[in-house]
Amino acid sequence: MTSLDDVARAAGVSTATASRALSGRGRISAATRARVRAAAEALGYVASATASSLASGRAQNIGVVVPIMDRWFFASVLDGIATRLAPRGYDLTLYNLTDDPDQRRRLFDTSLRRGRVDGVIVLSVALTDDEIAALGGLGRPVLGLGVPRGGLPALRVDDTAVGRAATEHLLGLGHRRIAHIGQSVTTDAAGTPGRTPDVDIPTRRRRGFEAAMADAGAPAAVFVPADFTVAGGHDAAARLLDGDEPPTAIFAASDEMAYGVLTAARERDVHVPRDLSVIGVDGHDLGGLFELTTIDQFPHAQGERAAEAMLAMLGDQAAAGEGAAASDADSPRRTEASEPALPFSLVVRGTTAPPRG
Amino acid sequence: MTSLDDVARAAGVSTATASRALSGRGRISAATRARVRAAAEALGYVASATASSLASGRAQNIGVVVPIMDRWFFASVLDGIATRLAPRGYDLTLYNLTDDPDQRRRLFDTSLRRGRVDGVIVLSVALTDDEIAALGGLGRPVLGLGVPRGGLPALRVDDTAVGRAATEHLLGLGHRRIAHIGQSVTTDAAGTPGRTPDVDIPTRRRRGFEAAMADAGAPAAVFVPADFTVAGGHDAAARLLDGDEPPTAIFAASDEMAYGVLTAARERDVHVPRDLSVIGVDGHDLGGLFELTTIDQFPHAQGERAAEAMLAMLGDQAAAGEGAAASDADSPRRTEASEPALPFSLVVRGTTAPPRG
DNA sequence: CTGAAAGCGCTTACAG
DNA sequence: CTGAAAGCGCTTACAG
Repeated sequence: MTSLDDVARAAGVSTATASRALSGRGRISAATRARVRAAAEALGYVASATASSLASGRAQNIGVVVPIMDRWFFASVLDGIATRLAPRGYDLTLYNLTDDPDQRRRLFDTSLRRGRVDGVIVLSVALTDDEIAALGGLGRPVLGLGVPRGGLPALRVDDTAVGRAATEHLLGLGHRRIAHIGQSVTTDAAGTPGRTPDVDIPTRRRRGFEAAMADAGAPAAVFVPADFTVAGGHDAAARLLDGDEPPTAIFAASDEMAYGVLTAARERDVHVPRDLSVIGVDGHDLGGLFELTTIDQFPHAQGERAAEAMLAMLGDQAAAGEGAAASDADSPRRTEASEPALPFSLVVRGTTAPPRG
Repeated sequence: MTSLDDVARAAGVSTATASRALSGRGRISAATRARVRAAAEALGYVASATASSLASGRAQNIGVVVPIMDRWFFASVLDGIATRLAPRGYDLTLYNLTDDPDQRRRLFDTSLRRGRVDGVIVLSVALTDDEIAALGGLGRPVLGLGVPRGGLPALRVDDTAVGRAATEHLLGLGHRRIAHIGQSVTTDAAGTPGRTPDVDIPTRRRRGFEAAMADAGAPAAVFVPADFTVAGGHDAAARLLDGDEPPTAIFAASDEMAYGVLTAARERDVHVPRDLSVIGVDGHDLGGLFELTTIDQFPHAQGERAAEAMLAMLGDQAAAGEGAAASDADSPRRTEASEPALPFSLVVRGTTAPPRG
């Protein structure tokens, strides 16, 4: 491995000058810079990330905490983040958040604290208060995406509005007997019971559903708790469809749950959308295949936005260190955590239609 | 941030001793070790990864090169890798391989060479010779998974056997007019034309298909090139079904392509499996929803295996450095790159049946 | 088993 | 604009 000293020697300058020429920090004459860069190029020099990090305190690396990364939604967000980080020269290290308490503790108490990352983006629906506190104690920018509100600067879609939009689409078609399949939130992903109500995504979608139903004077809104999976959606729909008064429309809290609903309907020869309308949430990439009506929340774009926001937070931090020039209140680069809610959009396809009769 | 010096001071030992006590390297009295660990615990000490890496040369970090991470298959492999790395204390940094030549060059010539990773796992179907050479020049273990053969130690399934197994399942049901939808390989993912034939996955699956057809004395095997996507499968199937002699069975080179085939069939009122049998490859998580018959290749397990193999390669390297005690030939930890092929398994569901009549 | 010292390869005040 | 020097926070021969 050729080192910076090799480059400096080849260019006939000191190591310090070589460093400045290559990094662009500090004043350097154009001639010297060119000479050093040529030498670096000729020698195939690449700066050691660890040495550079240790000396500068900048890791040029963002940590991303993800639960279940083989779920399309998270993979898509991840891809969005990576898309924006790479061109800025930042690496992305992945931290998988499982349900295993020991593993979680190790993640928050050790892995994230090893100084390997400049900031952390957390994509998780369920964190304990201790975990949020641990993130705060990192002394680095932390940004949530899709995390419960409170405790963490975060980017989020207005999930109450999402629930309302989905429900109003069905109401607008003339449905009255509408059921919502969502996640029961008496326990979180880690099995920790008793989270504050009304703060997380499933709960907010449900609130939006209930509010829309109430506003429309529709009969008691039916809610069925289920896992956020195809199987969860399937089983919940089966119960509904086999019940006394099956709904004419189902609002599933995710597209994958909606796929399960479609399967349950097919098994029972309940025709969609003639006998049953179905709407999901996410904008899953296979939604077109199923002709699924959904609320797209653009996960890839969410990832891109999160990456941009993180980069801005790091920039702010750097700027703050540089002096008082940039006043925080008016700075265009100020933390985007207080940004307007992320966009979502109703995509009407073939699984929703007016009820029969 | 509390440093190792703080811990050493608190425990009343030298920094060197504190380091040994915490890392477990070198001989330490049990009493000293306990004292140091207690101090570290009390102070909430976590070693700086960058300092440790710089001093030891071990990054405790594996780089994973992935194309399109929001494709289920890759996300699943990635999850498998992460699953095995975390408990061993290794971080995982993600390198996204796009089709942009500049970005690719930067990845191989710079990012991967910054000394941030101890080894690299490459999940990609298409690398140029230059890129393979760059990986070789890293001076660190590199392991391919699903990469073309040659040039890189790699774990792989026997894709010729996969193609054969899928085809033989259809032949066994009595089909003779079978079409295969796969990827044309005159150009690779980067648009680089002219790769060596017979080395990559799509080509090998196709060879298996052709061999099985020939062995069975079946008429000229029909091959239709397409993208490895739902849309690709759909369009290719549309052409086949609208042709003069539509096949009675289609073997799609991926489950997502098979979904496209199913859609094309449905659009034409071609009933599956009565009028058309369909088989895919992968073991996609939504396969059950479509009742899709497939060749499962257990991507999550592939990721786990790849991680284990990489860890073994790193272990070997360390062992080699320790002396001649472990002879390479008999070592149980020797590189697993030459391991038996990865397993796959036929999963028969509802989309395949004997042809009519 | 333990400690003093050098070193990993950069970056960055501090002088000039 | 450039250089000498200290330092980032660990690890690891080398002695003892």
